[in-house]
Amino acid sequence: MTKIEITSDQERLARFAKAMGHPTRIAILNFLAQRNECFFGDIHEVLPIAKATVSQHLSELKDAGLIQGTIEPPKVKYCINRENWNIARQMFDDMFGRCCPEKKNSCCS
Amino acid sequence: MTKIEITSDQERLARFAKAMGHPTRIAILNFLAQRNECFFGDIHEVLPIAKATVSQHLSELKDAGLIQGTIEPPKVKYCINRENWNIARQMFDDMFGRCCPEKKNSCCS
DNA sequence: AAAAATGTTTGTAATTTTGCGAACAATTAA
DNA sequence: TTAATTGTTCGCAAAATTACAAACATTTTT
Repeated sequence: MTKIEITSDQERLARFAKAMGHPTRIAILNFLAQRNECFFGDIHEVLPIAKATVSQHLSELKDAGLIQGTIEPPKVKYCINRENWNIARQMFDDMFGRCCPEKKNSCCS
Repeated sequence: MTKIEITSDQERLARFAKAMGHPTRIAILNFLAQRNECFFGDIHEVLPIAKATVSQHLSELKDAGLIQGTIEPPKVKYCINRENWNIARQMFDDMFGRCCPEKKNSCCS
């Protein structure tokens, strides 16, 4: 009867997850995680989609806080946002750690 | 010029992430992770949304493989899908580990 | 058999997401 | 100044998501 309320942490984790919820965006994150600096063109060059679409995906990752962009005229440099990256990592880790620890079966059938 | 192609692993990770990309579904996963067994009613009882909507969210989590449901007439028991849960955990871990390891700053500005 | 309990499915509406081409803005090169 | 380069933004269309009430199907209880 007592409703739980969704916490801001749960909303934040969902936000990170949602941003990661598209194959292209996972590919972009992997790509960025592999190099120190990276311009829009480098990313676009490597993806089989229109630049407008790439730009959109980058915006979503940026809005979610997973990456950051810096204007370096006439280019734009993108990179992982370390701070939020680690926060996200920690949140996912906590989430997954709440069930099914290493060798045990503390929940689930 | 050489386009990368999105791997099936990237698609799988994105699938997991997408399923986790909604506050209500994060709440459901947390709820399930806290107990051994759990019926639909227990979940619905605790969420402030219509049962049809709860059912939909559960379907998405199930289709993504993160949970599983068992019919126990006239109830339905849900629980975390341990096997896929651990696969997802590992995939997220690998992903996050590709950048910004512990104390170092191997990528990013 | 009829009524109650438990969830799923269907139908609908509003919103969001995804993707693209074309138009734009800003800086750099000719 | 003009043309080229680099990305973002706009406008549009198709598809997917989110949410709910109502209708259903199943099993259990009366």
